[in-house]
Amino acid sequence: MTLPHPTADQISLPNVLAVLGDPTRLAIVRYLASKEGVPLNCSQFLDLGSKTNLSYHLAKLREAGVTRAEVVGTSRLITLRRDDLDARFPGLLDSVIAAAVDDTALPAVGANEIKIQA
Amino acid sequence: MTLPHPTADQISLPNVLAVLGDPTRLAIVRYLASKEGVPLNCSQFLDLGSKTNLSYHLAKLREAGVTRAEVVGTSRLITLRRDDLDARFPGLLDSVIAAAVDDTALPAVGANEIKIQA
DNA sequence: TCCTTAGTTCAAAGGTTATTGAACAATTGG
DNA sequence: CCAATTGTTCAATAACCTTTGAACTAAGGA
Repeated sequence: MTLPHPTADQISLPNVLAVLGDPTRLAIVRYLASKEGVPLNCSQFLDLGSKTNLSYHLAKLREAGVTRAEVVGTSRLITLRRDDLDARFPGLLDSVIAAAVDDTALPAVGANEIKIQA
Repeated sequence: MTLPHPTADQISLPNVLAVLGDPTRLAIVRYLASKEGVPLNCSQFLDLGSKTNLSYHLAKLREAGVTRAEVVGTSRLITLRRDDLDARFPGLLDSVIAAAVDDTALPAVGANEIKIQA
């Protein structure tokens, strides 16, 4: 019940760049980076699209080697593959995330958050 | 007789990443970086594809703000927009180029070079 | 002027991508 | 067992991407 991931040396630079070159996926990565260490499940990202669409984008990120997904119950806990990416492409992830943080045009995760009544 | 370029603040991160996520274009950028300071014309890249195809990819790079093209006679002198990219996305171009240099799967410019007879 | 060189534009083909809704599977809780 | 929760798979669609050859423009040299 484990999902397919590329090994570190199967991660391809053009593929990683292409996968990050989509606003929805870049927003996912930015959010993962902002919560680094906390594994997130797919439902956290429903702000960014339908369930089906999220499944599609998360599979792209995983298949490119950008994220790792661990199956736990009915959930998939998703984390950034920071170690592998840093080893393969030093500095790349950091500069992409730093630039993404400043990108106001990217869709935001948590934009439709339930407001706690005061 | 000048070609359209985005201004520095019109350069979009997802768009730059998407444009760099193509092996042909990444090979172009890698070669431009290896000859930085030397403006190159399109014919230098004919190893990577047909004239028509190169025109297409070079337009993509220019329209994304990755390169600048200056019209000189019948040539277009192409350079990396390093200052604008560094200002907008610090460290990104350097890490992409460093990773691209190590990427043996990328097509090589100059692979069909005319050998000087000994 | 005529020819060559350097690139672009166009239309077409074939492939890939993003998005959707409906149907499905699998785990968890009552 | 039944129902709710999580997420995947499928088929369809519309849009976009890459590549091609033929035709074109524009500048430079003989």
